[in-house]
Amino acid sequence: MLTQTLNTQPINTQIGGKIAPAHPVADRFGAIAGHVGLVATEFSYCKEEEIYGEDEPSEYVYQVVSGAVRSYKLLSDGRRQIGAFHLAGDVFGLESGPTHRLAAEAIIDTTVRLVKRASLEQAAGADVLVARKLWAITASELRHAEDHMLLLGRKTAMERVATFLLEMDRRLAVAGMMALPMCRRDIGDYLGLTLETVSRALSQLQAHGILGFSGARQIVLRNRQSLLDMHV
Amino acid sequence: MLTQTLNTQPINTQIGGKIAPAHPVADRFGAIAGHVGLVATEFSYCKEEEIYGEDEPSEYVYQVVSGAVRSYKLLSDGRRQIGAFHLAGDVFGLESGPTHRLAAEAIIDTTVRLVKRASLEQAAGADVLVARKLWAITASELRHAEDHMLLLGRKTAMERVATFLLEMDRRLAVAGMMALPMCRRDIGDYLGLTLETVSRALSQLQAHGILGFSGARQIVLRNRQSLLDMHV
DNA sequence: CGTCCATTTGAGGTGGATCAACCCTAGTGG
DNA sequence: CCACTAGGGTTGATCCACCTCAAATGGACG
Repeated sequence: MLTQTLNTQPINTQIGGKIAPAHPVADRFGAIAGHVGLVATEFSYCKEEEIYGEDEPSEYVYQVVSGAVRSYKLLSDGRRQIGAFHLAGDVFGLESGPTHRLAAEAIIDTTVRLVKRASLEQAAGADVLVARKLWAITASELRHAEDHMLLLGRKTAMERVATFLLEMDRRLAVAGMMALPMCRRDIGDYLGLTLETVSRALSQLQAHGILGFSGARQIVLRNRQSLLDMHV
Repeated sequence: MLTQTLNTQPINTQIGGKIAPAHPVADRFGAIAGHVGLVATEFSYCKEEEIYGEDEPSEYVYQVVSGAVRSYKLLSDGRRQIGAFHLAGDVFGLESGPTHRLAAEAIIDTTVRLVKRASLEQAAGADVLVARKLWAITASELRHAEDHMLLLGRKTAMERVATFLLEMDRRLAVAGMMALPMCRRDIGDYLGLTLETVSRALSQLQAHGILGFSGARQIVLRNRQSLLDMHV
């Protein structure tokens, strides 16, 4: 159902009525195998554009250059669980098996580097260090998923939001401020909550002086310790 | 805090007042690297015995020979999230990084095969097929974790229990019947529910003729289709 | 300046948690 | 062989954290 999207990816093409310009640049896919010198292609996705679908054959591996991506699963009635957000520098879409286990969409306009999965497999077959790196990437995703299962299964709404804020602070804060790329609904679907519950928790943290807003998605943490206290 | 347990593992020793007999058998760790001929040791754990703790250095990789194991994380106040049950044939405790990310305990008396992690790493360095197999094992755990995040974040209590029953039916049913090794509390901590909610859901399924009990832990599924209908 | 969508806030409902008996069964010992 | 016990499991009653539905507010952008 989704293979045509993949086929069109490395080509400058029109998708969903919006121009998605390709910037084919011979580039080394540093985070995966810098020393191997694999050729990577740069490619851009518009806000809300699908990168690949759930259960689609995994033909490429991606690295975020700029922007943000959400990986998610859907239930048949539309309930959504976002498993991870991918930010600048993150590798995503790497599979050991034949298909993507989650769908991926650009949250905002996003540029990625991509390499063919087959060429990575080949490099891994020739160089055990590459194989080790691929394993390490998957293991790192597993670690995140294990932490997130604890959050989804056992933490309260406020604890989930505190954990989320600390994660985002660690991953995208610059000069003590973070600019969230995702909306409240995305945060809710990541944390297993509704967007209203996320909003209420954030308001409550602001009321306690634990964080400050400058625009709904610009957040400054003013008291990380109190967030740390509630997130475990 | 937990390293002493590891040190005593491959030795016939007394743990927690109970004799845990070791059966040192030169054995090939088939599921991981049958063609490499790594020497594995057999070892047994009593019911409720800890195999390793969270954040403990990962010195061994395990395969369940018989019995059942739970892997879990704890919050500081005792809330527990079981990330996976490991049944006969399953490999567990494999880490790409230096430490175990979840603790592991025997649910019932359990025998495992174990190999030193270092020897596996060595085999993986020499044989790219072994490296590929280790990656595949971690990827398989990730797949399970991703499915479980969807369950924990977005499914109702009844949907969770239905999913659990289908998983256990697939993994341990013999002659159409499954003998659950774990108690209701374990099931609840796996599904992000209380033991009471699990019990009520099972009773309701029995009342609808979807399953039958012969003892609280002996279950026969009488209508898998209706479980399939609710689990997505 | 107006429109649109994201976000916030309010009011009320509910699914699952909590608290509390009670029951069942396997194991123990007389 | 049976009474007793202890731990797991079931069921009931009530509570509450979060969801749902609704409306107001705000900010970005044409």
